[in-house]
Amino acid sequence: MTAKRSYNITALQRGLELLKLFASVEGGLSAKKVGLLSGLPVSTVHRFLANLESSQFLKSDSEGVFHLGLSCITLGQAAHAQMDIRRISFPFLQELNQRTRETVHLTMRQGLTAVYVEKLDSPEPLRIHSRIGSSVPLHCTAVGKVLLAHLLEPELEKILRQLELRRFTENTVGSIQELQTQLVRVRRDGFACDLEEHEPHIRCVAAPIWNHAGQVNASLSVTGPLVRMPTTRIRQIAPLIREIGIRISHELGYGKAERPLPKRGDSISARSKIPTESKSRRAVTS
Amino acid sequence: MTAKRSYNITALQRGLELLKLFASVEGGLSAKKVGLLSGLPVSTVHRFLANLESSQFLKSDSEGVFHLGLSCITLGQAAHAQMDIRRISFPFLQELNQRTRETVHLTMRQGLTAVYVEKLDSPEPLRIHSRIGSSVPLHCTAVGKVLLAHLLEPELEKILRQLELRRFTENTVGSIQELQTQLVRVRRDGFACDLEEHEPHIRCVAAPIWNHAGQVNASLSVTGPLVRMPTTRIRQIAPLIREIGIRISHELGYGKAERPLPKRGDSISARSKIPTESKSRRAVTS
DNA sequence: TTGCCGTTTTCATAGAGTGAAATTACGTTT
DNA sequence: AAACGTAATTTCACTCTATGAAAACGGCAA
Repeated sequence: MTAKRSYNITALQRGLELLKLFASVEGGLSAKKVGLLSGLPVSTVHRFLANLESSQFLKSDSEGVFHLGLSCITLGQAAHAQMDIRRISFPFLQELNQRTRETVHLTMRQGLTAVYVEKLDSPEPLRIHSRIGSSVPLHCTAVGKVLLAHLLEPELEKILRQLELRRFTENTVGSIQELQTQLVRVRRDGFACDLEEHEPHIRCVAAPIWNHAGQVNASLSVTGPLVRMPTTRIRQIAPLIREIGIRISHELGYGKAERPLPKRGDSISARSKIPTESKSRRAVTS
Repeated sequence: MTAKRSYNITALQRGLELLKLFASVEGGLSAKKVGLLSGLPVSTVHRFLANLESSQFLKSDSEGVFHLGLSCITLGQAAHAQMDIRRISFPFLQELNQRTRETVHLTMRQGLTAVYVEKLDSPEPLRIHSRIGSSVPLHCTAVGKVLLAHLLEPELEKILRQLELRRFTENTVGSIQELQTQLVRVRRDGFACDLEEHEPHIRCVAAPIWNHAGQVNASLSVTGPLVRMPTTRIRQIAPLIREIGIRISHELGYGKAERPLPKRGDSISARSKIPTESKSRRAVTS
């Protein structure tokens, strides 16, 4: 169903799938378990494990249990270091961190989740636990809603169809309808909130970051415990975070080129350059 | 080629190779450049890039330049978090860091290089620059020499044959002969030094970490600027770092079961020279 | 010993991946 | 505008690769 040709290289896809499998479990896996979890025949699994090990993406201990290997660390490090949105955002995140004294996150979408790409802890003793590289759902986090809200229409539809709105707290959004209403508001206001929708006692505010092509691939957020985040404070933080989002966007080249920059919400129709999007760029009202 | 059967899954190997290629350059690559650097035909490259992108290991920007993607970050993070030698070593590294007030590293071998797996900065204003995930040569670093010194004979031979002894400074070891002499000394003394052999003005001391099977897969080191690392200080640090290496080793199960695992003498001899564990298990010094 | 269970290897075969070449897209020059 | 050049993308017939059922192996326990 992927619009594209059957460009698939099964062997490669399987290998990468296995790596992701290993990333998702604690404490490694035996060949047997890999077979079970992946649904592949043991012999095939065995061959893959041998291959992944020879390139150091996996490492087997003396009990025959495989773990992620050093190449993964090297690769992750390189990816992290190269990600220039991160490098560029960093000083701004620091500023936001100092001015709010709360945990700040830089996030990007990966499929149906949002991944923390950078993080700065609150200086306060009461802190939020999170980790760079870990991922959170889109429908009940501030960063997630920002990312959703600025997707192009066709993409958004596809994603919404796939999302399962797991309820984490009693505040978690319950229906696509409701979510879409929120997204309209997010686009209009230029920021999104998470009011204990993902974790109890945790509230967040997030704003979009536009890249040079006018797309929103990243968002930044301020996260704090309920006690420090009453509505009044959120109202103070919102404009700040939105502004910093815009400043990062400019740094990334947003609005550099000859065309005007749409101030809020809607991502700019990435002119004829990007072929895939045909007509719709209008806001997703309803 | 590996001694093993031709278990090779070319498609997978190529894909992983490409990922490593991307990890080794700054600022992404176009399909063309990938073709050039990898020696693969463009059409093949294209197919691979499409596959890697669909699984988020790569990401292409609007200019058609590919970069490492979010999956790499997720994977790297997972690998880092799972690596239990790192988790176990951490408190010991902290202790070493506090007691020496210098940068400490935890390192593992990856092929012909040593990879930083964990790092703690010196509290002093004059610091060493390094990054988790990056790699350094084996022949001219303290950590590298430790890892080499405790390889099993056949493996060591293979590696030595492959090493090219690039000279980084005028102190860099110039011949395999000389290197082997050093390795003997490293095995005998239980630590290795790097006296400005890799970077000018930088000196290191490193000691081995044994795993439960009695193998040395990791080493830890103290690194400092020449001005703070006169020979007398190195002589002070050496026993300390060696002892901490041994304590980590015990934590990893080294010497638990009587598992002799016969090996060409070398690392056995190392075992016999382990000084009796000092009384203070968690000593914190002023 | 025998049986069990997981790992490792084998091997005939299907079909997946290949890459030269054609096509398309885009930017630059004439 | 047209012609050119470069790079991205797609095609397609062929080959060799990856596949996975099955068998062999190895360790462990009863």
